Amino acid sequence: MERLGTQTELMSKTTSPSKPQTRIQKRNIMIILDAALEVFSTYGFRGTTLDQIARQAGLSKPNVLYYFDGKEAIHLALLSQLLETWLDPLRAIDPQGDPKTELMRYIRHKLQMSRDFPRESRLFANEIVQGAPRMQAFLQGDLRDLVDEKAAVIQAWMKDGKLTQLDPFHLIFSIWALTQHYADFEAQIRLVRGSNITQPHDGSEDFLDQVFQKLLTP
Amino acid sequence: MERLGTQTELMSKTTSPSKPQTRIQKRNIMIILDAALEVFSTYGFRGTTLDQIARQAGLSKPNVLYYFDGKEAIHLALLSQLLETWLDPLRAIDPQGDPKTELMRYIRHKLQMSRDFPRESRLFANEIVQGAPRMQAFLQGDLRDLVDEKAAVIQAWMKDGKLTQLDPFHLIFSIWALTQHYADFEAQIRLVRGSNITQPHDGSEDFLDQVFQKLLTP
DNA sequence: AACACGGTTGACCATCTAGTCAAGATTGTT
DNA sequence: AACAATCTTGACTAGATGGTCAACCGTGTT
Repeated sequence: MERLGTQTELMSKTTSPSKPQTRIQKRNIMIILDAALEVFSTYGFRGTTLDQIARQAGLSKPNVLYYFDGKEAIHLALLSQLLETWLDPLRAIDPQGDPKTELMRYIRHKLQMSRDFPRESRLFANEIVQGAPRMQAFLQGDLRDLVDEKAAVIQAWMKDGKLTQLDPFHLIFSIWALTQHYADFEAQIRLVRGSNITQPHDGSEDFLDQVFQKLLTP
Repeated sequence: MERLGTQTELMSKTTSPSKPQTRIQKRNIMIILDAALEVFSTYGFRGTTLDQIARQAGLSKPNVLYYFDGKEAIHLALLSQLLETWLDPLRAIDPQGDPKTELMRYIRHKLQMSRDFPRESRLFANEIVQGAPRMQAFLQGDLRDLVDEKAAVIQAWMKDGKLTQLDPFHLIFSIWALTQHYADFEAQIRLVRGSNITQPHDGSEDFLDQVFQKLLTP
């Protein structure tokens, strides 16, 4: 009897399908998610309190809980929202395109995301550094399949002599490491460079361009 | 009367100078720090509880607090212990040595540290991702000075045509990013590679060797 | 053996935090 | 205007957590 749709009444909260959302709902859910992203990305999951999120959102705590089933649910909403867009740049690598062009585009795209969405990047980083307890399924599912697929593409390109022979998995990891570093370790860069620099990202695009251009050219 | 040595009785706790440590003290402090490193590096500062540390150490909570003034003090002890060794590899870069040899040695050293001390690396990463609240002084002090100094050395090497012309700061950051990635994002690598791999570090040394050899050669 | 000091702990406390609830305010619809 | 649905919140609870304390145990020294 209670087999299907066990959380019918929660439909309007965290679950995505069929949402007859009010204007107010739409607005407040956005406000809460934005506030939560700000706080979660700075303090991690356990380091974040509902009061912090509520304060940042300019709402009362019970009001936040009116829209989400709990702290975990907010975090989950942010994460799944993020994961959708996270795969896109990698997915966009075209096996038919020019190898170096495709990879350079991917790198630039990744760097841009780390520049434009540093909070999302740090939310991700916080999760991974702490063992990815809430992302296992994603990492060994969708992401893994996609990485395997694109690694094969890159491998083929290399065999054709169009790119330097490298381990394609390590190449992908190195792209992740180098691009995300500017968002995830922004505090370090900012403090180490001090007043010599305004934006931690300054010069990063030129640098990565130079690095991978040189690296990938056989 | 109580002016000097306000914390005479605490001498044996967190403060470093003059410690007439007992065997038991030495042993338990080590046990606690090791346990705390394990927990802090996995759950971050706020995500860690004293009970967790105590359990991991096999001691009671009051007993842990007998040796350290509190959670913060344990964390601080770990951090300052870490920072001492963190600078060494960079410091070891010899301006008189062969440029490429020196840098390759630094890279290998850094990678080795990320392989041998992943918990320390993640402790560091946790702090930085969350804005480095407890490391500002170190980052904009000792580390910054050292980075400035070595960047100048590298710059000079490049001007002499002994290395590819690159932004030396970004070069240093890229070394950090690539080496630490294997420790800090180990969970990601492990899950994405799945059973294809036993150690996330597999092949990383060869890969980085290849990358920087190619990158640095003019 | 007996003493002093170092080491250990169960029980406890104050505070913080996720989450509840019932009552009240606001909004949209007729 | 009046009604119902949505929205908001002050006051509260249960449990977790950092930290304390007084009493007790163990060890080395004389």
